[in-house]
Amino acid sequence: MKTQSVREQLLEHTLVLIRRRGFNGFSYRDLAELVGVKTSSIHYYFPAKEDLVQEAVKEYSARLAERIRSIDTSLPVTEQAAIYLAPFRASCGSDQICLCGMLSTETLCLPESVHKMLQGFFLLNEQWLAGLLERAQPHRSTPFPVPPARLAQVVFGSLQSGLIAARLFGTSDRVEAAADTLMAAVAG
Amino acid sequence: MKTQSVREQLLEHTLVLIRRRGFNGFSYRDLAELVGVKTSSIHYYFPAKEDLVQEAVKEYSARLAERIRSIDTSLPVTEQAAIYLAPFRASCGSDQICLCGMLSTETLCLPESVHKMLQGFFLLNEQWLAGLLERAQPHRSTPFPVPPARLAQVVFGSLQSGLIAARLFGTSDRVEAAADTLMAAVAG
DNA sequence: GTCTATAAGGCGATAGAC
DNA sequence: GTCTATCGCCTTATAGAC
Repeated sequence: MKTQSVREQLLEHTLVLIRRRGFNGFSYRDLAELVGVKTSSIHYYFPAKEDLVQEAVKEYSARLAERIRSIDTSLPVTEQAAIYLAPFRASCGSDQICLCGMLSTETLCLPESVHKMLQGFFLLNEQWLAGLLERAQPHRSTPFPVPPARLAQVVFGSLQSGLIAARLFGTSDRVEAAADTLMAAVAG
Repeated sequence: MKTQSVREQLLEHTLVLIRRRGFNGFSYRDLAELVGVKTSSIHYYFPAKEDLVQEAVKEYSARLAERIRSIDTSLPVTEQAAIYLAPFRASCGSDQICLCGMLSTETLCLPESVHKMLQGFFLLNEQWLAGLLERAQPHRSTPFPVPPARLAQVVFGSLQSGLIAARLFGTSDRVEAAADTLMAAVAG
C-alpha cells in the first residue's frame, strides 16, 4: 500500500462512501472520521460537497476509461468480454455498487456538470459494448434480434441493476444473467 | 379527483418524493409543505421515517401486484407484454423512476423489513416475466439463448436502469431497447 | 387530529489562529 | 495545511395545549 496524500485519501474514501450510501447518504463528518482529519480540512481541498462529488466521478470515470482502453481488441471477442465483465463480478461480493450507477439515481440532487460526466460514463460503456458486438457479428450464425447498439444498452443496464440487486439479495445471480446474455451474444 | 384523507395525501406525496429524490433526499418538512400540515402531524400517522417508507413500499407494491394480476394470461403474449410495459413507458417522460428501483440503491440505509419487501417486488416482476417467456417459448422458431428465468432478470433489470437513464439523458431510448428485447423474445 | 414549541443533534460551510 | 470555534440552518422526533 503506497503512502497517499490527504487529498488522495479523501478522494479514495469518498469513492467508497458514495458507492455504499450515495451522495445524500454520507456527510463531511463521516469522511473526516475515516481519514482522521477535521471537516474544515475537507473544505480546504473540496470547498463544497459538489466539488467533492465532481472529483469523485472524474477519478472513477478515468480509471474505467483506462481499463476499457487497455482491452486488446484483437483478442478473441469472448476473452474481451470476460475482461470487461471482471470488475462487475469483483464488486458483487462487496457492499459497493458502481459509483456512476449510484449517482445516476440521484440525478435530481446533482449539478448539471455531474450529469454530463455520468452521461459520458454510460456512453463510454455502451459504445464499447456496441463495438464488441459488431466485431462479433460476422462470426454469428444468426443476426442479432435487436441492433448491437440497443443490445449494448440492455447489457450495460442489466449489469448496473444486477449490482444493485446483488447487494439487495446477497447473490450475484443477476450479474451472471447479464454476463451470460453478453457471452451468448458474442459467442453467437 | 377524489377527496383524500390526510394520511392518504401524505402517502401519495411520499411516493412521488421517493421516486424523485430517494429516501435520503427528502425530509418531513418537504412532505409537510406539500400536504399543507405541520411535521408533527406526519409523526401522528407515521411515527418514524422508517414507518413512512415501509408503508410507501407496501402501497406501491400492492398497486403493481394488482396490475400484474389483472393481465389476462390467455391474451396473445405480445399483448400481455405491451400491457406490462405500459407503466414503464408512462414514467419515462416524468422525473419519477420506479420507487423500488430507487430504494434498492439505498439498501444500506434501510431496515431489513424494507429489504424483504423490495426483494418481493423484484421477484414478482421477474417471475411474471419468466412465466410470460415460458408461455411464448412453444411458438418460437429457436430456443432462448439463455433460460427464461435469467432472460426475465435481464429484461427487468434493463427496464429499471432504463428509467434511471431516461431521467439522466432525457430520452426513453434505453427503456425502448429493453422493451424491444422483450418483444423480440416473445415474438420469436 | 392538529397545532405550537422545543429538544437534541446533524448538516455544509466559514473565519481566523497557528 | 490543519486546527478550533462557530454560524445558521435543517433534521427527526417528542411533549403538551387545544
